Amino acid sequence: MKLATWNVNSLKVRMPHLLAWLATAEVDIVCLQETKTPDDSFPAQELLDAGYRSHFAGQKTYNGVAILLRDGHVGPARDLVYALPGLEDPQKRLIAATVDDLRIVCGYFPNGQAVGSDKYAYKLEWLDALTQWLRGELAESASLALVGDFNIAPEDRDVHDPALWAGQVLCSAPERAAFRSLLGLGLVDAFRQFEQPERSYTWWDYRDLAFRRKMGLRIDHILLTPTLGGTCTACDIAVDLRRLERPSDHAPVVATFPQS
DNA sequence: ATGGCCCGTAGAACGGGA
Repeated sequence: MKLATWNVNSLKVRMPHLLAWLATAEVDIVCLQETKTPDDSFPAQELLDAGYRSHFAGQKTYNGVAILLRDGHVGPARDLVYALPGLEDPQKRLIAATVDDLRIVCGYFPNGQAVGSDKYAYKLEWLDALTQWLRGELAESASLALVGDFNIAPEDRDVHDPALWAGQVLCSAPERAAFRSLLGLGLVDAFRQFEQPERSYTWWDYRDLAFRRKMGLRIDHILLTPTLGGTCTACDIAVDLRRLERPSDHAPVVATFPQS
């Protein structure tokens, strides 16, 4: 069983890449962020034709999240949640579902723009609401995966130039503390359970040849409850998708498990 | 060097991203 998360930066633009990837990657659960697609124009039929059932919470222009389920490989989605409970928020940044025995939470965490800005305050509020809500979810689910674009680089080794980014948004102490609070709920960072190449990142700026120069950040994550983490056999970044023509600025993260 | 690039909404630049 493979579980993936990918910030597509516009589903409409990235559909060819997504469909080509789904055709070969054999991913069973795919969590998407920044679909930028209203629900009434979500390409559900096209994805169904490709073998995936869709659940989504979208809006025009900004944000938007989705969960794709590989038909015939994983069961139907239950107990769907389309917004972060406990927060009045018109922005579509969270979708959750239970599939077979797995609770899946897919989030597009706020970017925060700049430390000290209104958007930064909103990011910290959002993180706090998520943490509080997850406490209850974890009490009910032994197997839970929190995945998505966290917009947080948890440690300096997740940053191409820690000195340049020190204290900046995505790397600031309060954001990293919020990330550790999520781990403190009883979650493990699937990626760090395994030996990984140096300079492993999931996002690279479109500008400045950042990808070619390996100037990136690791801000997309898969966090797992401990037992689930114990069964995970690999966690990798699908860097090849960042090499394509007209790519997303993010690459997918994929966690592998024994047969479900 | 505080921008470079990309996306959506526009139907020209601009906000937002990270």
